[in-house]
Amino acid sequence: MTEVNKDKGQFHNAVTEAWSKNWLVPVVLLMLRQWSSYGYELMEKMAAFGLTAMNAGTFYRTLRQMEKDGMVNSNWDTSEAGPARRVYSITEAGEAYLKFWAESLDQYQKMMDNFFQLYTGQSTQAKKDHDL
Amino acid sequence: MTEVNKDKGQFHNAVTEAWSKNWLVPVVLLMLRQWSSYGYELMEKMAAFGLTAMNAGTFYRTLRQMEKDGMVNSNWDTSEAGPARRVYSITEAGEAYLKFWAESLDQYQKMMDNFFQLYTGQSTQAKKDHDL
DNA sequence: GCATATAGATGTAAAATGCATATAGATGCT
DNA sequence: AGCATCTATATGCATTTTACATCTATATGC
Repeated sequence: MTEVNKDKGQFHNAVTEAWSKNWLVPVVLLMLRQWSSYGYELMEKMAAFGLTAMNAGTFYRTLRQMEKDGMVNSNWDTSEAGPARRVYSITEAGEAYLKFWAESLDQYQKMMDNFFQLYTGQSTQAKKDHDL
Repeated sequence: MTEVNKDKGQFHNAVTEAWSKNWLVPVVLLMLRQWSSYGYELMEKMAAFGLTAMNAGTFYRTLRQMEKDGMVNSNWDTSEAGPARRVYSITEAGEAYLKFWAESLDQYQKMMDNFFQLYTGQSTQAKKDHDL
């Protein structure tokens, strides 16, 4: 991946890692809702989404945990060349979790607005309007 | 606090707790930037901000850790009636962390937009416009 | 034959966390 | 005085989470 973030200061890793951790499960579910996929490919897609913090071992274990929690199920795919792939698909419980998460974003946006109003006196809305 | 969230389903606690954890440090710093304060009072203010998930023991330990990290410093205040209070003040390093966090929100907003566009085809912007 | 890329899993130690509990000053009540 | 309660902070311990290194295994390129 890129090396450009190295100049963003001492806090960059701490902040992005905290976010990545929370977004890992919902973003994986979001990707699996579009196409079933396997760990290695999902990791690459996560990076494209902006989530790079987690190491491979923890990532694979998280996928297995999501299966234990009933959010996804998996099957081995040996039809392609190379090592076998464990292909995950989203379940109804996974869809339900994703739905709840998306609905919760509203409340989260309000928290971000509160934060920004206290920090700068500007709402994130004003900030976003500026970007448009 | 309110009990209204009990009807929001099985995922509510998991989601809000994950968020609360990430926002704990920046929101504490934000409060200390306005007025120096102590753990017990900060906990009450956090609840008003919408962050209720963490238990007291972990909260106090987090404050001590923030002091070790140089984001805040503390002094005992015995001038008031009742048990002594450890009063925290934000440091320059704490201000710097807060600044970085606030700047990172921009990038975070984009991630939320990406998420919502994939989920519903609507951006969070469109969602917010509807709320206005 | 050997290095490398792909693909996934696990052992283990360190770190974070929740829960219960401890300490202690002040207040209210009987 | 005795006791419960509120305020305020801290810690011991078990559990959970996480990172890091390592391992297995298939296939490709040289």
